[in-house]
Amino acid sequence: MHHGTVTTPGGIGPRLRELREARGLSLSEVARRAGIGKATLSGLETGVRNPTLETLYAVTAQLGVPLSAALAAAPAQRVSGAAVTATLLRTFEEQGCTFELYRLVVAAGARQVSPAHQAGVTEDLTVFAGALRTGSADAPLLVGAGEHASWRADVPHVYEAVGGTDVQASLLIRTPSAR
Amino acid sequence: MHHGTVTTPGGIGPRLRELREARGLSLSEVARRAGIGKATLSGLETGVRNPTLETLYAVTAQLGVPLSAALAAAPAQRVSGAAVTATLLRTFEEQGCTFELYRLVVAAGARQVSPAHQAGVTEDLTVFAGALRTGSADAPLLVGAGEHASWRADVPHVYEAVGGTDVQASLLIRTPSAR
DNA sequence: TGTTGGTGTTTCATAAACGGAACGCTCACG
DNA sequence: CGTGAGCGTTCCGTTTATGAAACACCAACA
Repeated sequence: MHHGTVTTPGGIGPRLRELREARGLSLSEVARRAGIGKATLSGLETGVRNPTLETLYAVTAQLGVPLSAALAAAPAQRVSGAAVTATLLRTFEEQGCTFELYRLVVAAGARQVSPAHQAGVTEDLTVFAGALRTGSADAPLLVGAGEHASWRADVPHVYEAVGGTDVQASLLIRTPSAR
Repeated sequence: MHHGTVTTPGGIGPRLRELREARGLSLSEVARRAGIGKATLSGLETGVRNPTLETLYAVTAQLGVPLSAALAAAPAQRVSGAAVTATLLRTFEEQGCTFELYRLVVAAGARQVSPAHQAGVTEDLTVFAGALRTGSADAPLLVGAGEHASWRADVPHVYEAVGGTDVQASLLIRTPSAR
């Protein structure tokens, strides 16, 4: 790019190396299977090269990992508030609706209120660890690990970690297409 | 690459164009903001070029979209059985556990039994549409839209869409690290 | 009907990613 | 000790992605 400093965003190279070594495969082996040069894979893993999408795909396909997983260490879009850090995992466009799947981390003991979204928006939340008080601000639900909650997001809603630990959760926001 | 045919996996180019146009931005504008050449972005969107990871990142960052979302149309790793299509959305490595987040589609009326996983594996499933009978094969649970189920996966487990429609769900598999 | 300001595409020299081959290295085996 | 097979890195000529600029096109406006 115009300023020739560090190239690859995130630690994709090291991450690929981890994935490869976790499978007990040698660099030479993966390069051969993927049909790319050893030099290419070496440079990719050590970060001295800035791989082509095609190259990256050839490698991740061989490792049996989707590209998105390999890019997991790359800076994802995050929406951080006082208490909540949301990482957009994926979006779907589905028959008139947009789904946005987030991973949520709510800091221990913290609380955050989100403003209302547009009409028709619903949120589905699953807690994997910790306990979360969440839902519409006037009638929040207590959701423990392994539990699920759902509410309409066209009113203000709240997130509050009630245990002494951070809350890990997944959040699916369903937005009807405005068009 | 060695055989110079179609390069970019999936329809990343067209997808980026959609994302850009959905935001009402011109190609020139995005190229300028992203600090890349118009020729590059043009070639990227039309699919005649095979972009560098760095280029791709510059564009997606400008569009406010994580790389993984831009790659959503790319062929993700799928595990298909008789009834279930599972798309790996993302993996986390978290304090001694590996989390794998899948999107599940269970064909209407179909049924599939999965063999037992290793000891300690748990599965958390959230249904977004349809109704699913799932869980351990001898004691399955009925899970409707918006509901959640959780079970230990070290015994055989079953997936069965009971309504007349396909079931859309998310599945989180938690695997304690063997090391 | 210029002319200006925008669009997206194409041309082109340069820079860089590419694969093949050579390198140095470690380890297993005779 | 060889020495052969594997490893990951480095060298190097070829391929190709890159950005600046020129291009054709369109709409607004004097």
